[in-house]
Amino acid sequence: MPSKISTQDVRRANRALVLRHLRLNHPTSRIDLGAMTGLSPATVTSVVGELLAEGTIAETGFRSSAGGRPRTLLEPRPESAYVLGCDISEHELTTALFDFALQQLDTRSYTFPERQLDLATATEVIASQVRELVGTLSSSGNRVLGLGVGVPGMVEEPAVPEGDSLIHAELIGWRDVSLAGLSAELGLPVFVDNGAKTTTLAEAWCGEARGVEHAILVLIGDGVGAGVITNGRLYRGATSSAGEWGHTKIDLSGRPCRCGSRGCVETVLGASGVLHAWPGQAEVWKGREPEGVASLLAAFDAGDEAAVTVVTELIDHLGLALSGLVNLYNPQKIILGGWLGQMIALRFLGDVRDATLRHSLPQPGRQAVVERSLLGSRGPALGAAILPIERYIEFGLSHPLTSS
Amino acid sequence: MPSKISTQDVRRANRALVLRHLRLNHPTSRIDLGAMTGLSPATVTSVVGELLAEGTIAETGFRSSAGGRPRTLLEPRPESAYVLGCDISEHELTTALFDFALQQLDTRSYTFPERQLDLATATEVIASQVRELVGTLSSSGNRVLGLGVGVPGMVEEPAVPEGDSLIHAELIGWRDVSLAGLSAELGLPVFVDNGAKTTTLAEAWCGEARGVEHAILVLIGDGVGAGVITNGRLYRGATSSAGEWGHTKIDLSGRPCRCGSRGCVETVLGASGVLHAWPGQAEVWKGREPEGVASLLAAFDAGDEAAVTVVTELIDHLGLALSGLVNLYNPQKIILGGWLGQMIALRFLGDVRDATLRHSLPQPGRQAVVERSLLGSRGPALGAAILPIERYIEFGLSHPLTSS
DNA sequence: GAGGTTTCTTTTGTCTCCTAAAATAAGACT
DNA sequence: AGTCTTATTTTAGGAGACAAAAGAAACCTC
Repeated sequence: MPSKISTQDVRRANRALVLRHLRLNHPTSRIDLGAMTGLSPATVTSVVGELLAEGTIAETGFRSSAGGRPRTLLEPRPESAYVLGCDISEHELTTALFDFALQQLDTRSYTFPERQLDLATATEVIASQVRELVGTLSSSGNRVLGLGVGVPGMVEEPAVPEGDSLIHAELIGWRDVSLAGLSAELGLPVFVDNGAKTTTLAEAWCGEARGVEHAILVLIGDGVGAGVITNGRLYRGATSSAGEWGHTKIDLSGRPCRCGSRGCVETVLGASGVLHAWPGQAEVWKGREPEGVASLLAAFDAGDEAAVTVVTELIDHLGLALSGLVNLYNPQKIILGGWLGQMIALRFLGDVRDATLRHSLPQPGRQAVVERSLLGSRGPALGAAILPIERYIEFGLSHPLTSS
Repeated sequence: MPSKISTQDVRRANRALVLRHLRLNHPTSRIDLGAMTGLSPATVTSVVGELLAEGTIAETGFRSSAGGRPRTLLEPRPESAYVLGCDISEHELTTALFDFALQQLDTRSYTFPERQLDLATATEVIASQVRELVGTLSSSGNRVLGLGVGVPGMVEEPAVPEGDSLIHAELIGWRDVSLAGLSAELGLPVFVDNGAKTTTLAEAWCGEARGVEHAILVLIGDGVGAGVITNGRLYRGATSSAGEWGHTKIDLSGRPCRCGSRGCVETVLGASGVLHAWPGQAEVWKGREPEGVASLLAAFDAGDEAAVTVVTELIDHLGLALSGLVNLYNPQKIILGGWLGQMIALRFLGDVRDATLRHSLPQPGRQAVVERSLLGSRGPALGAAILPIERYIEFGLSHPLTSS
C-alpha cells in the first residue's frame, strides 16, 4: 500500500522529475523544463538552483533567440559523481567505473573457473577492483555514489527498508548470501539485483528501451531470461523475482529441463536446446554452443534441409514464446538480447516480428515492436551502476552515501 | 513518466490513504489511523474532519480504555454515496446498485440472444436499468458516484485524459465503440473496463485478494482469462490489455485455437478443451459444457479410467500453466475463479497447489498460495462498481461527478 | 546608441499542507 | 475532588508550489 507523503516528498519528486528530464534531453533551458514537466517557472528556478549549487548540473551555454533574452542551457555535469557497476557471470566478474553521464571510464575483470566463486573471494576481488578504479580518477574528493552488483540468480528485497538483500545464485553456489560485508569494507552503499534485471535497466536508460514506458528485454544465450519495464520502472513482483521467463512452459511434451519440469522456453530457445533440435549435433557442440549455432546458420545458408527446418521452427517458436509476453504484459517494445538473441535478431528480425504477430492477440500484438538490443556486453555492469544512480536521482544524498 | 506534484496532491494522497485504511479496517480511531498510516495526529484530525464534513465517514461510538480518554470510532458511512456496476456477458446484461460499503442493494438483468447486442440497445437498456435502480433509493438527493461497466473484450484507455475509452468486444460484435452516449444520457460519469479486470478488482477489494499487494485472479470457464494485481493496483500494460492469459501457448503441438494459433491455455483448460481431451465426449456435450464437466467428474469418482487420466492431466496442465504466471509475475496469491475454475478448486485444490509448485521455480513458487475465489457470480458487476469508487477515493469529488 | 520589444529568469507575496509541541478533553482511579 | 492517563484539537512554524510582478538580457529600429 502506498505510504503517507508530506510537502518534502513533493520537492523530492519534483527534483527527480527535473533531473530525469535533463538526463533524457539535454541541453535544455529552464523554460523548456517547465513546459515539459508542467512545473511553474518559479519552481524550476528553485529546483535548478539547488541542483546547480550541489554541482549536479551546470549551465553550459545559451541558445540565441530572435529578439528575446536567450535561454540558459543546462546539462548534467558528468564529473559531478561517479558510480561503479559489477557484473558477476558464471565464470567472470567485471567491475566498471562510470561517470554521472554513464560513460564508462575504466574496467577490471577477474576470471574464475568451474562456476565456483565463494563469497569471501568475491568480496575481496570486488573491493580491490573498486579501490583500483576509484584510484584512477584524476582528482580526489570525488563523489562516489555507490556500487551496483548484478548476480546470476534471484535477489530477494529485504523485508525492512534498511535490511540486506538476500542473494540466491545456485549457478555460482551462493545460497541466502548478502553483500553487507562488501559495503562495510568499502564504506560505500552496495545495491544488488539479478543480472537480467540490471541489463534491462541499462537498456531502459541507454539502449533501445530509452524513454519507453512499457518494454521487455529478452535475453537468449545458453540460458534464457527476461526483464520487464512497466510504467517506466522495473517490474519486480512480490519478492523481486518476477520476469523469470526461462522456465515458462511452452511445450507439454517437451524435453525435460534442468529445473525439473519440461518444455521450458529455455529447452526450446536456449543455445543447447536449439542444437538439440538439430539431429545428431547436440553432443558435437557441447560446451561450444556459439560455434554450434554459427555452424547451424552456415548450414542454413547452404540450404541444408535439416538446418532450414531447425531455424524455421526456432523462429516460429521464438515468436510463439514472445507472444506470451506480449499478451501478458502488453508492452510497446520487445528487445532481443543475449548472444543468441542478438544473432537471431541480426539475421531474422523481420521473420521474428511476423511470427510474434502471428501468435499474439491482435490488440496487444499491434502495440508491440520487436527490436534488437543495442547494448553489447557492457549492459550488465552498466545496468548495475544505474542502481545507485537511480537512488541518487530519487532521493538525493539524503540516503546513506559516502565520499572518497 | 511520473508527473509533477504539488502540495495539493499531498492532501489528495493522504486523504485517499486514510479512506483506504478506514475501508479495510473499521471501526478505527484517529490515533490508530495515525499509527497505521504514519500521519501525525494533527493531520489525521484535519483529514478526518474533512471527511466527516463531507459525510463520507461518521463517528460511530467509543472504545473505552483503562484510564484515558476513550477513542472515538470512525467508519465509512454506507449511505454517503451509491455506485452502479454493470456486467455485460455474452448473453446477459446485469446492472446492480451498491452503497458506499459495497453492499449490493438491488439488481436488474436483461437477457439477449445470439451474442448480438448493438450499442444503441445496450445504451437504452442500461440507462433504464440505472434509472430504475436509482429510483428505488428511499430518499432522493443521494450522491451517485457513477457507473462502471465490465465488457467481454478489451478496452483501450484514451490517449488524452479526458477522451473516451475504446471498446473492442468481438464476442458481442462491438468494434471501436465508446459509451460516451450513455454517460451523456445519464448525466453520470461512466467507466469501462474488461470484465476479467473488473472481476479481479472485486476480488482485490472484497474477496480473497483483499489486502494482498500482488495477486492474480484466474478465470476458467468456457473461455479463460486472468487479471493481475501488482503493488495493490490492477496491472494494465501499455494499452490496458495486459493479462490476456487465455491465449498464452503451452503446447507446441496442441490443438488449433479460435485465435488462429495453437496450444493456447484456453484449448487445454477451457471447458470445451477439457472435454476434447475426453475421448469421444466433446461432441456430446457441445453447448452444455457445465453438464459435460459434471459428468466427467462423476466418471472420475466412479473410477472410470479415461476420466481419471483426463482429470489427472488437467490438474497437471493447470499447475503447469499457473507456474508460468508464478514465474513471470511473482504473486503472493493465485485465485481460481470462473465456473470451471471454482469446480476444480473445490475438489482438487491440494493437487493443483502441488502441481503448481512442481512446475514453478522454487523461489517464486514458495511465495505463491493458490486459493479458490470467494466471490460468486456477483463479481463482475461488483468490480465494475468499484471503478467509480476508486476514482472517488483517489480524487474526491473534484473530478466530473453529478448528483441525482 | 537610445529606446522599444521580446523573451527568459528571479523575486515577492500568498496559499496549501504537514508537524511538533502545547493545550484541551474525557474518561478512570484513588 | 484531585490526579493520572490517553485521545484529540489548537497553535505556531516550516516547506513548497505558484501567480503575478519585477528584473535581466538579448534583439530591433530609427
